Amino acid sequence: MSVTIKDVAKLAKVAPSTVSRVIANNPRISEKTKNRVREAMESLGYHPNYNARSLANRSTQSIGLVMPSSVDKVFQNPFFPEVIRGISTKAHEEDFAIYMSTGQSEQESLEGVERMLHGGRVDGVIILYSSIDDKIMSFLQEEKFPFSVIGKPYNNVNQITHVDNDNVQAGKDVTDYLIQLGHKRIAYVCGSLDSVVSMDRKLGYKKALQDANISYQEEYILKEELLNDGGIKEISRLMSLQSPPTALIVKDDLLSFSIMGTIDKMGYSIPKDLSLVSFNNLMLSEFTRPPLTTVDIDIFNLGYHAADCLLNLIKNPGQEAKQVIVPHRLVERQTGQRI
Amino acid sequence: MSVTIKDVAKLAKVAPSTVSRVIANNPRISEKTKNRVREAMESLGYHPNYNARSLANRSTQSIGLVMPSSVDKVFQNPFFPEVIRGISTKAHEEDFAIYMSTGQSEQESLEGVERMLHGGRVDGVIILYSSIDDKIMSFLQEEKFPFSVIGKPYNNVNQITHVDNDNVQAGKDVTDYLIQLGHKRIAYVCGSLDSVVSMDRKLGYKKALQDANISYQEEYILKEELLNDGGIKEISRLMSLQSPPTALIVKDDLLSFSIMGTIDKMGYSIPKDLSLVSFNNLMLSEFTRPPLTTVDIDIFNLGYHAADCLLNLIKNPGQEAKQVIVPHRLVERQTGQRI
DNA sequence: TTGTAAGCGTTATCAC
DNA sequence: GTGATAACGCTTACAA
Repeated sequence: MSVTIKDVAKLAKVAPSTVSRVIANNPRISEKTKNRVREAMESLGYHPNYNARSLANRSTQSIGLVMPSSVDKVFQNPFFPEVIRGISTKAHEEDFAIYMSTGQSEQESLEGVERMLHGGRVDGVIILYSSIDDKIMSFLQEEKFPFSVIGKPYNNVNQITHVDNDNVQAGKDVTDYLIQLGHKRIAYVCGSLDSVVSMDRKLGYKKALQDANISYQEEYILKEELLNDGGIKEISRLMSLQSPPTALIVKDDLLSFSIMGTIDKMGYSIPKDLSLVSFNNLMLSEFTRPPLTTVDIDIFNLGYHAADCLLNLIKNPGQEAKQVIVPHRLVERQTGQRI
Repeated sequence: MSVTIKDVAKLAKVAPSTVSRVIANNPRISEKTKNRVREAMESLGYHPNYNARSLANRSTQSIGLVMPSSVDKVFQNPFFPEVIRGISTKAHEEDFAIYMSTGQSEQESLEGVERMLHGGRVDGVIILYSSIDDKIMSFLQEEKFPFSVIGKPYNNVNQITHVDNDNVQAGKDVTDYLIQLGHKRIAYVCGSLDSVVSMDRKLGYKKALQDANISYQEEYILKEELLNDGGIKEISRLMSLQSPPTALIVKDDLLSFSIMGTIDKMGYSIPKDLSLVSFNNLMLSEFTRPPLTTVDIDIFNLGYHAADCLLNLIKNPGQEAKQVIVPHRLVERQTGQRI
């Protein structure tokens, strides 16, 4: 079997408890014995067993990640690798390990989280999305289990630790940008109906219109759900309106890519016939033709701070919920044009 | 504290060991007591503690994922979410949990794996990439720890369980395809130098050329590493050759996106001036203009089978290494054109 | 068919 | 400063 604390103790001629204290770098152990023990650990190739430690400790030094239930292709979204990169950078700094949980349905995901939590596999959880009426979030709240959310929770915003962009402002910013370019008929492509991010941006969109005395038109609102086939149907509806829009705000770059394809197929040209601005600034957005004007939401830091908040919560239980806003910035490229 | 096996035992008026047996669904326990115990578990909201179980069991019911060390933007590649979706689908079926490990460098990654392994956090590991001289792979072999690889290992191919496409064939297929469209001057954009996948495809490329009596030209080979700035320099070198290529084979769709952007910027048109075929068939590849002709490598199943193989290895230790080939298929869209 | 008790590798609480 | 010893929650011989 593998080498344990007892083997080390024997070799260093000390008690197991002493070895444990050396591992924890307990200041009450003399440097001399510390060195002796460390040599023994080294020469035996000792590695602490995390399970035993967790059991004795009631802490796991790991956090769990909850992905959206991946019924669909959402999962091919490069947003996730990037946000995970942020999380794991922070986790690594503090020597925390990362558990993942996915499921084909919300129910399956919930069960996964229940197992992680009750099974004592993790000390806390990060939810990588935020949607209305999320069961997992309610569950974690009920259990008073440490968690943080990427995006803004729908309810109890102030009681839940989360990190988000100022999406209302971001929505307003892009709309203002288009207005300032001379656009008055601006359409908006929502994300899925129950995404809070998307709702916030829409709020900003409305606000900008209002400030500019442009009336909000329901017919200018497209829903992502209706865009399965590349959205030809919805977009042609849009373009054949009496007064078709001159600009489009799109929920995220990924969706923009497909919409740009469709628009092209339909014989329209971006940005000549239609300006387009969206969100996320994926690496690829630089390489579309024309390159995408988009809001950089700093995905990496969304992840990094979510991990940071969670680790704080874990280390100082009973702490108040905290909210972090990660700054966004409009990256001007070529899909938005003066009218 | 949370409810343990003893609490359940007390309530059901049995011994803790009996409860344990009920959990394991031991056939030697009478249905009657099983039911009584199950009721008790239910009413107390019992969940088994995985750490305790692992400790007693010396098995963790979890597997670890090793990502490439994410120095760069590689991480925004949608390949990874998709492959993870495959893995986690299989893992879920067998009630295994998933651990992740990343690092900023190969050294950091290796340390992460060492901790996972020696710390007893996982029963096995999947390596999500395959590169020449990988230290992590050697480490796992030395330790005789169960692992599987996505992609083909560079050394000891037959001793290592892995799942891959037939990349030589895939490379040959796309080249044949272009040749059959009338192309004779076909350039090839390698992936990073130490990727085995890329080497295999290049082999297929060479083979196809040979079969068609076309001579292999070193000047037609581009290296991804040189393409940081979108590759303008390398591509203009290519296009200003005495006899510039009429077709381009590109390592993966992601890279194709950026190359298509560059080529467009330079005033050339795809596929009129240059045909382009690549690999991966990302969701997005359907939406580029023109839509990408590319090889679908079935990323999901690459992940799914890697997990399957690993779980087999874990359950039947000492089993022989196994190799799985996931079929690929050329998806003909519009970037490859008859000359 | 079920109970008893030892053990998995740690940490924590007392002693000294 | 360091050493015994009892947890932590579970599994698994071995008994009964």
